[in-house]
Amino acid sequence: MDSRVIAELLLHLGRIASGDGLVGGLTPVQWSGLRYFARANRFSRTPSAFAAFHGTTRGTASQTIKGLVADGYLKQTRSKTDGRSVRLDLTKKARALLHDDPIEALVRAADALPPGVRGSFSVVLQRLLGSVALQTGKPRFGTCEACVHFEGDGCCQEGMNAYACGFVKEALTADELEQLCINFESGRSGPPRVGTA
Amino acid sequence: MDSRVIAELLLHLGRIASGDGLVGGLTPVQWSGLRYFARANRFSRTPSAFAAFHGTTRGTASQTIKGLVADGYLKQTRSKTDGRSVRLDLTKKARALLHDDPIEALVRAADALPPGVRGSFSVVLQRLLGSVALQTGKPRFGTCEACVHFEGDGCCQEGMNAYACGFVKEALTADELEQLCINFESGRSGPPRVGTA
DNA sequence: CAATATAGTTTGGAATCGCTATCATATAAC
DNA sequence: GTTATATGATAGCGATTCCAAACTATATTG
Repeated sequence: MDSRVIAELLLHLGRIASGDGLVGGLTPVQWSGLRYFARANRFSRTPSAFAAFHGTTRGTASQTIKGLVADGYLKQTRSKTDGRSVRLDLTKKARALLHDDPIEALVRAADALPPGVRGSFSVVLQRLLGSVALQTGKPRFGTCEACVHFEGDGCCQEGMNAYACGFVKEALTADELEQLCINFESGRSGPPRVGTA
Repeated sequence: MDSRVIAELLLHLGRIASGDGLVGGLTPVQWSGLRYFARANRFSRTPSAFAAFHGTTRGTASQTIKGLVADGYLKQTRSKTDGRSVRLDLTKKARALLHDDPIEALVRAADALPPGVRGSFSVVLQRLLGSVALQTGKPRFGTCEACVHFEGDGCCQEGMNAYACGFVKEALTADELEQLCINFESGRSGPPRVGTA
């Protein structure tokens, strides 16, 4: 009974925190896209990955992205290793706009929490997200920190790159360790990747 | 920086937890309405209160309600004291349907949390909600527990009703103390009882 | 090289959702 | 009684969002 209250609170908070109509000329879905491409690492800044993250189809995701590119918020570059693939990067204009994100009210509210509370709250949120993703069969997305593909501990290399991803077999910079990745796979307890849904 | 991650997590969780399309024949907004009328007390089960809660206009709320009434999920009754006012009550059909609520996945996820964590998580959620509502100028909604209009402590009455609301000047049953009210006004020290972080 | 799979785009259509009126009725104020 | 205010219902309109299916182009596999 208490759990239901929590679930309803979560939805309600999400609803009133994200403005309904367009803010700063962007629709809610476009804002969602902008936030995704600001948080995702270079392997995950593709239309398909965004579609998977957002729980929609590639066609729909493509439309959203098209609008953002047309408005100068995203820049497309084709991959050199795979001619089909497209990577999307935020422009300066986009980074500037993110300062007027309609969810700023929620950000400020979270910022007013005591640091300890904020940390544990975040952990619980991620746990809930993992549980829901598992139940609905949606991909998880996560950071290197708890990923099974993460290699290197940054303390025993003399060269430039102390970190790497064993899945894409590439080196990682320190910044990238905190970015979202579509290839994330939970350290141990998580089930292996399920084919395709 | 961490606060932004929390805000995005909240929105994302809300998005993937509530199914996109219709589930059980109801649209997302209709589900939202059904949940509201299941949680609101008798003073708040009106179209206007739902509109305020949901952050929309009375016209839009009226449409949502019309659909729910037409489908036999809500029953309308006019108030005897105020002929304009309409109260809406869930039918048995609606209460049965609520067992198939699309947010059940999230409810189960919350239910899997340790009780202590669940409690403090809920408190933080309410605090965030209050903060966001304050910043966006939206009404708060809350339960008698922390309301300034709440009267009686249920321990010094010999009659039938130990609780009352000083705003509408009516007696309250024990059940109603936990229901949402549009007339909620924060008592004094912000958040209700806090467990342990 | 042929067949299949994957990445991304485009099109057409549908549905939801929301707002701004406007109207009807009821209460409250003067 | 007359006016003002509040609640609720309804109609019309626009916009967003989404999906399924068809299509192009590149990779991979046999």
